[in-house]
Amino acid sequence: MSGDTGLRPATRADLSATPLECAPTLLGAHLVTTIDGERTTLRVTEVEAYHGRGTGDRPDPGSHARMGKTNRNATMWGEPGHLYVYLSHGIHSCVNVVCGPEGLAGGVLLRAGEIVEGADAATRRRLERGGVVRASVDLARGPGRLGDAVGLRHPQHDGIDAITGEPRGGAVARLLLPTALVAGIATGPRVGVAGVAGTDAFPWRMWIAGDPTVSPFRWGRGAREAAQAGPARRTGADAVLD
DNA sequence: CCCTAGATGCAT
DNA sequence: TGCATCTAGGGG
Repeated sequence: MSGDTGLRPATRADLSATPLECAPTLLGAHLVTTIDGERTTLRVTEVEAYHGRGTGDRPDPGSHARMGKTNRNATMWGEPGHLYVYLSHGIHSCVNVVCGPEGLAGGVLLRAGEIVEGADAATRRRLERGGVVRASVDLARGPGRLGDAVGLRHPQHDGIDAITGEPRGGAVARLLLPTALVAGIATGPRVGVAGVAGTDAFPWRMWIAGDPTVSPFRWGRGAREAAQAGPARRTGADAVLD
């Protein structure tokens, strides 16, 4: 079994490796946000890695960075440890931790987590944005809900520094990493990502196996096509690494 | 330009 | 399944 690992403040060096390498180290991490004096702590339970051209050993067709630098995704090219906050479907603000060296695009999407402090504030933020809260495990279950719960929004908080904790847009964010890799990390295809390369080439979703706050798997366009050609997958899980 | 599709969530 | 509603790419 896994003993409780400790936590320590993240450094830029911790996040200067490729997103795929950084992703598992972010499971169990804490993202602490303070907005209008209200503090919320998120324990990260599910992530996805996204590379840019030139990062890692192959191009990533699912990444916002795949077509090069734009106004929207510029934060992905910046220093590691900042947060890339983007608008999804014109509605949801989703949060990535920028990874890899400055000048090379990359990030790890925080897909789900457990609110371990500030559940009242997180609940209110979600309700204010038109969400519904049925159970506390659902507060940050899914990237859109997670963004609402921690209070980070596009565009005002895009690029906020989670290493120094420098305020941006009225918010402060800090990232704490586990001192050891958490046990029971499951891997599988990313959710909702279309792409000609399909599922099997990019099992870049990672989560803490069995954790109730992990978001439900949903077939993406590319994932469905790939699955039809290969073995059936119901849960999206490829493997559990201990 | 206009159309489509998207790293989503929610009601129907 | 459709909608909310913003960004970006691809095709006229």
